[in-house]
Amino acid sequence: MKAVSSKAESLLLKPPVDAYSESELEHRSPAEPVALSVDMRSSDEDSAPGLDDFSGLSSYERKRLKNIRENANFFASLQLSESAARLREMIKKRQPPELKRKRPKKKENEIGCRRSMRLLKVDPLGVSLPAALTEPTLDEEENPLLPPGPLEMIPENQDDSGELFKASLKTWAEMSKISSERTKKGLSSVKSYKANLSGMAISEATVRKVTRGAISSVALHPSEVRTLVAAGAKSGEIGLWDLTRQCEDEVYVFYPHSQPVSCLYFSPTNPAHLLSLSYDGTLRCGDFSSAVFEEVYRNEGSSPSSFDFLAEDASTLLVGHWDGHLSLVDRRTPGTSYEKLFNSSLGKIRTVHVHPVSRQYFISAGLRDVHIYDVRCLNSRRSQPLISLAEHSKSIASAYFSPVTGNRVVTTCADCKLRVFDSSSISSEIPLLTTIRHNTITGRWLTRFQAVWDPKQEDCFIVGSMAHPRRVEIFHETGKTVYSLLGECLVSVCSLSVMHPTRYVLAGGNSSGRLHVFMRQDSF
DNA sequence: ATCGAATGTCTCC
DNA sequence: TGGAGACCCTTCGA
Repeated sequence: MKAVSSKAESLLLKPPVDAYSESELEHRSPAEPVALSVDMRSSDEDSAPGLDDFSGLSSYERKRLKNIRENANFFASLQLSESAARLREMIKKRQPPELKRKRPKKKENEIGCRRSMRLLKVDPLGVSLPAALTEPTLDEEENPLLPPGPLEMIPENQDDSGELFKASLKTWAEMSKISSERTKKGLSSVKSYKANLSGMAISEATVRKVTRGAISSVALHPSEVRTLVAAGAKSGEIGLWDLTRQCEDEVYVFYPHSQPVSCLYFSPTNPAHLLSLSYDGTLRCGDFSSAVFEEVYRNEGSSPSSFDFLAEDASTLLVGHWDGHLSLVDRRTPGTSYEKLFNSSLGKIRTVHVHPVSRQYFISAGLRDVHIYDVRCLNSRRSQPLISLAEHSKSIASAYFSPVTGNRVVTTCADCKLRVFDSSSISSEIPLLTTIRHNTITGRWLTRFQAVWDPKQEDCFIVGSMAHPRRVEIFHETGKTVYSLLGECLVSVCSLSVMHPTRYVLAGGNSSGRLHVFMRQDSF
């Protein structure tokens, strides 16, 4: 059905070439296919001459008109206009023009109105609309596809009974129970680190398309024995790829969100939980043991862009939103209970990250600013940041504390610079230590780069690159390139990458839904 | 303030 | 086989 529709769409745009003779093709003006699609709708009552009226025309014209009419009949018999209309409806529903609606929403916020006039059932001109007209569109706008509450974890790409998937789920739930008690070293010598990195390789077997849309978030399961990668996509999909399972069906695709999945983490306390945040306003927890995407948080009014675990036990979460406000989510209270902390007038929040040691501190990166806040000092009206990290001249893609001590911050900025700050003393000043020139102009189609620390190497971070041949770069905090991961199988820009917390496994996602995994041969 | 161009990769024909 | 079009909604510069 889907294939037929898309075929129909392409036919609409481009009439079949074989309907014309070769000589006609040469004379045909580019505008004619358009005219044809108009003819098709009203072939009976339009003013085009019938076959009988062809007497005054050249044989070429006659043949041409005959072809047009035959084509029109052919198209009419296919009922293409109906199919196309249905198709357009489907596309509209699948990917609602949310983002076009965003701009007017900004203005609504300025006047203190969080909801559109349509949602308030008020006509823009001030005339109230009949309820019958506004009711059906309400649900559409609230959430085009997904109902609130838990969603079953059913792969979209599996045709069989799902036995294979059930087996995978069981494995993932089991392996999540085995705690990885390997002592956190945090810092090995750069030399031995480099040696370990050089053992990492990519192969055809470790590159796989896992989502339809561009990857907007990546997460690696912390298991020491199996390699499980999760990718969130702009289309709202989540792809799960188990590289340890050596069979054809090792990729599973889910639709827990209707808009881009902006942030994705396995729970640090229970890695059988995959938490996903989306612009659709929801934060969900995919649970391998119950095979459900629970709804942890919902706020349809804003686009949540990033979250982090506030408490070490993952019971409370900090959620940053595009419009600049922050929410505190307590997972122990059921339903959607949350507290809106404050509304920053300073603009959008792209990432939030909690300090790994002093968990009352968190860093937010926005369009213009990078701020460190104390969560205890936040109030519902206006909260002043403790410190601002200056120097950034363009929009900031991310800011992260170093993984073990939090003594460093790495930021990725659109001004083509990666910056490392010294955050060892938060109460006073955050001096800039290093500036690294790095092409961050990914353009319109590619997900922006975000430099992230290697969780097992306190002084090194990972970032995608535009350089040829395509690579993922690992920098030391001093700005030196420690290593570049490349290989024949990496032929596109890996915008987002994550490193495994204990093993030498790195997963990078690109903007066409492909995951690229670098790993040591003994690491499979 | 507003608007158009540009960026890379994949898929389809 | 290669080239057009889709993707997407940012950023810069006119």
